[in-house]
Amino acid sequence: MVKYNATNLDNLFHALADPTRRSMLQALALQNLSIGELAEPFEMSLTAASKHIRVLEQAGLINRQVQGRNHICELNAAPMHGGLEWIQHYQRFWNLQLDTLEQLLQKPDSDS
Amino acid sequence: MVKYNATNLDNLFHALADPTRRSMLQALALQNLSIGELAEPFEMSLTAASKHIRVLEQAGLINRQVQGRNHICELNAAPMHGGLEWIQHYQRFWNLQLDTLEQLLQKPDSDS
DNA sequence: GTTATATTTAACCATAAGGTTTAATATCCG
DNA sequence: CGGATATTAAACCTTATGGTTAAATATAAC
Repeated sequence: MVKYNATNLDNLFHALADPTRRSMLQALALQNLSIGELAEPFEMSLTAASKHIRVLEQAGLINRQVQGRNHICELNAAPMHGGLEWIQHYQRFWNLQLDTLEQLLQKPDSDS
Repeated sequence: MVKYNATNLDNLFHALADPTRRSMLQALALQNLSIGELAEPFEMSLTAASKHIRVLEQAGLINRQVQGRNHICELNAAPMHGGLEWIQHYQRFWNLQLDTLEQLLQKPDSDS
């Protein structure tokens, strides 16, 4: 049973807060990739990319399968579920605000 | 027109990656609060809380309304929309995995 | 067995983050 | 005006983050 406690959300959102890491997840949404393949598109050292991958791994967003000298990374989106749910609690607020905006647009002179 | 570019997502997810800040947003979901009121529940200095509030503000999640010496903070959930959409692109992956799990549970001996 | 490939570890650096305390600023109130 | 209240700014500290290069480890391949 996976719990979505504060630490999980900390790790999840921290992992998602970096564009390199988000980009890596997008690549893994298409296919599994080795460390080297995952790192290749980025203009940074393999070591730096490897650290990003570890952050994703620690957030549970990547599973690693060692095949000889290759480490194959697989996307595990499950931890995002907690993040999605957390954000969804606020959805009514931006819907509300959009509603208010609509109202204003429908009677643009009511306040002037 | 608000764009959900990398920087916005960086700021959003970074803002959400801290439990104090998430807790502040939850408080603001109930009512608008001054800096002091927002800071009160946390065991840290006002200055520290004030810095967290600024991070939320820079992510666009809080609007500040200065009323005399009080600064009233209001939740602005709109920037979460981009984050929600980003995560939702991955929803099919954890749904897929749950489906796979269900299949495994339905025929638990098929692989042994 | 030696060499090439894939990845990690170690050591290091600069900057960001999260916290503190003390001082400054702005506003309200008597 | 002078004192209390609300908030920020400045200076500082410690640890985390994101990056580097060079060395170590493990496996593959000749």
